[in-house]
Amino acid sequence: MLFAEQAVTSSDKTFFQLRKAIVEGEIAPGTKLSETELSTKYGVSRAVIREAINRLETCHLVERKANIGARVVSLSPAGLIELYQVREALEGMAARLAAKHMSDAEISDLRALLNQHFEKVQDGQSYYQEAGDLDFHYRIIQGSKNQHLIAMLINGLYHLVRMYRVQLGMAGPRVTTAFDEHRQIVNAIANRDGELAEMLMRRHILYSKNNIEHKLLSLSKERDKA
Amino acid sequence: MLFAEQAVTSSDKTFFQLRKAIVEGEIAPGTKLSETELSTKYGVSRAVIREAINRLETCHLVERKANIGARVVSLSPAGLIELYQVREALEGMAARLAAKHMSDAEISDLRALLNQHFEKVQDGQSYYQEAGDLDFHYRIIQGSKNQHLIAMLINGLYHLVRMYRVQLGMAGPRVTTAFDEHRQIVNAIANRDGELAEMLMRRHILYSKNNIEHKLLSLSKERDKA
DNA sequence: CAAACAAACTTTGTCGACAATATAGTGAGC
DNA sequence: GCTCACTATATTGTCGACAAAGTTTGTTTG
Repeated sequence: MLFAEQAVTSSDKTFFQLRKAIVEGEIAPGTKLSETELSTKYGVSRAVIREAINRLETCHLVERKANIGARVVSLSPAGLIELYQVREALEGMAARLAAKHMSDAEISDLRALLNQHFEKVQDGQSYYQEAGDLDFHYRIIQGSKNQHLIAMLINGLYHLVRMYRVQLGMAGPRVTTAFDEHRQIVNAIANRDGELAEMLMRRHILYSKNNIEHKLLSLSKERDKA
Repeated sequence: MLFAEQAVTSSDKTFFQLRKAIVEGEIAPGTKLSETELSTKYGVSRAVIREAINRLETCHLVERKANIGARVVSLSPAGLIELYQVREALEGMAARLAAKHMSDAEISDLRALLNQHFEKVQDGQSYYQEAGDLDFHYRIIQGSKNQHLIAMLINGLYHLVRMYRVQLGMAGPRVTTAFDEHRQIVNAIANRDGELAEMLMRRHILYSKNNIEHKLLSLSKERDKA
């Protein structure tokens, strides 16, 4: 991955493993995270499990209560909407700042990335939604050069968004249209038009929200039938 | 305090103590936080200190590096600007959502709070900037009813803002004008005019940023002279 | 039979000790 | 005199055990 986080300590490794397991649904939403159980399962002491759980909590992937324990967050339509509302504001802002602060080199790199994605999409690889889209957003977030913004989005919301997507099985009819949106955003950034970049990004995320919301709705309808 | 956080565990207590010490400058920015030292100082084990430090890290009040340790964040003009940029976006959004989601009762409560503040300001109590302003923002953030937004602002940015204010010795010539701004914001919310509420809030924070930035600048000028 | 109390059990919170890593200091070699 | 390597020291990371709080189960009582 491009912006690699590398595990130096044992807690890091356990944290990454747990995060992956949660995001990818291996550990279901709402599951209680037992410290002793996890410590035997991952072959580490409870201390590192506790540390990992703490970090999962700061990602908003689990909720902890004193003397009771931690549970994986449960997803809900309301939660999704709240999440995307915040994302819209923050990533819109990121796009605006990126138009101001990204270097020409970074922008042309971003363009190159987009072209790569385009080829892969044409090859019919569903790769796009998985890593590509995320890389794109990653780069713009980083391009904002605002540390608070970066921390909030990357450490905070980002993995939660992934979790929703994975859990709802987003493969994506939106792939091609999303691609065009990405291209427009890059153009706006290249033109140093922050206002437009923000607006396009907000709209992009709004569409994305509508799309995923629709999926969520049809899923719940199926559930009602059964 | 209104939205009281209460310490149930020993880590909670230590966390609150440390946070207070950092925000109020008792522990200077940039200071290394030695686990052993703190554990003897506060009379608790290193485990609870570690937990407390972890939580300080999620508040962005300290920065931790693996195998090296934690330091209190250092303040800088650039950091301040980044912080207020994010605040502007998020609290602006909070105001817009508050106009939509706050109940009539909550709004009249907020008005009452504002009147209280007004009386205290007239009495010449500098109380305002300290708790009052914060309570006001607190309530609007809570009024947004967006859990992600609330978590980010209250657990994340909020105490950092306080830290900047305290460190810069903000007593506030802006008190009275800020008060008017607050009143206008409440009016917009009461009228259920989200757009206006957002705009007024953004502007309020922008002014606040300019004010504090100016202070920061004159401080650094004094430092250059000496 | 339901509700409330009590005891056993499970789980989290806290502790002190040991292991691994970084830092500082010292000496040898060039 | 400077640099590099090695040692010594201090600090963080990890561990298993104990304490405290919560949960469950079983019993007793109205």
